[in-house]
Amino acid sequence: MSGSASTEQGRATRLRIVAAAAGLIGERGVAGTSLDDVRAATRSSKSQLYHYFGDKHGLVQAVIDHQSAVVLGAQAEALRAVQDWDDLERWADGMVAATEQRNSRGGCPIGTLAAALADSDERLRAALSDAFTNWRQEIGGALARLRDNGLVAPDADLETLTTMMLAAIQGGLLLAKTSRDSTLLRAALDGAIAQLQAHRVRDKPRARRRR
Amino acid sequence: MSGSASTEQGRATRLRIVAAAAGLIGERGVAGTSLDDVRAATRSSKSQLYHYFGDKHGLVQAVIDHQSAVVLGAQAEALRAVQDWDDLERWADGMVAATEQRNSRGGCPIGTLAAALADSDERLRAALSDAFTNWRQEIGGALARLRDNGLVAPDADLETLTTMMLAAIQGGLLLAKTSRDSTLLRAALDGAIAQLQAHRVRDKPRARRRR
DNA sequence: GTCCGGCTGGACCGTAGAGTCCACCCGATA
DNA sequence: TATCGGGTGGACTCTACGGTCCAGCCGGAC
Repeated sequence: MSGSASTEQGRATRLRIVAAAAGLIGERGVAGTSLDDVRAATRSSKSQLYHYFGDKHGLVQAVIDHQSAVVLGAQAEALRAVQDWDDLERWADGMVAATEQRNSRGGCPIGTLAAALADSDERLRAALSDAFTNWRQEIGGALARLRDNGLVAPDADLETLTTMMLAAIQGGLLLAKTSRDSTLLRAALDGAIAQLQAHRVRDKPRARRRR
Repeated sequence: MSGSASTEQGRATRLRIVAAAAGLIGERGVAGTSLDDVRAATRSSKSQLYHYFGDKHGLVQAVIDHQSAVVLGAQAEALRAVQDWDDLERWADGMVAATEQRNSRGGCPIGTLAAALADSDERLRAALSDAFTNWRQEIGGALARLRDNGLVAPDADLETLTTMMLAAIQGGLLLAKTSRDSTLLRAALDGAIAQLQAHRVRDKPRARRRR
């Protein structure tokens, strides 16, 4: 959309700036991160920032795109591996472990940006909404796989369960980072998974119609 | 803690400022709200702001206290009325209705502040963490009442269920405000309540050992 | 009445931080 | 080798905003 970069070197510079800006914004917030901070952290100049992003708004937009790609990429990969209940647990464990590694700080980059920007900028809000929608799609895919594998009842409302799952992630991460206590995320995820397992299919393998 | 107000008039002024600041911060965020904005919105002067709050940090602290009192007050009242499943539904309906009334904007004041401030200011983080803890206590009380009323199995892990409930609220509100779609909150709450009902006690009133 | 102290108005200051400008570098293409 | 244009450095401007200061108001106590 915005942000020229026609040279290989240009693309590299642009990426370097976006990645660093994403890091800074992640720990200090959008308003708490000045363009001079970004400039200093990337050994770049004002003119580069304006060359690639037009203005601060453009930089934030680029950061959102970047974080969406990073988070969704990681989630898509982790969720693609989910075939049974243990896999789902492992996926949840992964998120808790990642949170603990950061001492429960930071929360979800997308969630934090959404909380701050959704009510103040329509374009950015839409981008973040898309990110969440894609994320739900990924989760929904994994749940559908569990259903197709005969682990979840076919009549379970996957749509609702998917939304609850993502809400549990976001809410859990928020509680965890506010109280610096990852067990709150753990509890939220455990609860959501338990709810999914309420739709568990009786374990007697009644028919194995998958090759 | 901070903020003198020894006169009746003084307390009124202070409250007027805090309430207006809470409103502004709620829609524009902390960083997006300048002291001049607050001053203009309350027909007050710079010196009043500094007289009552010391500095901007103090004002934000006061806003957090205020919002905590407002939200927790409302939640405590609504939750106190919960005696059975229908009451619980009504409580959830109330939150969804409130969200719809605001066109899914704003989200939870406490949650939004937490997302923005938890990683940048330790004192404020602690205050927000306390607010969430109190909120969990309120929810936990309602769930315990359901259990005592013989609606929820005595061996249900209320601690975890409570945390999941609040995470569903926070995550649901975040998704709703980001996508401007209150059905996402609805789904998150429905999921959480369904999970609670998975611990439902068989309806045959086996023994009524409550006077 | 007069004195005190909480309260108020608003001019003023310093600066951080967004955004502009222009001269220059340097690789690619002809 | 001349030219072009993307890319870069960094000084500069402007203003919004946090914070300071002080003179004056006003109601209650004595």
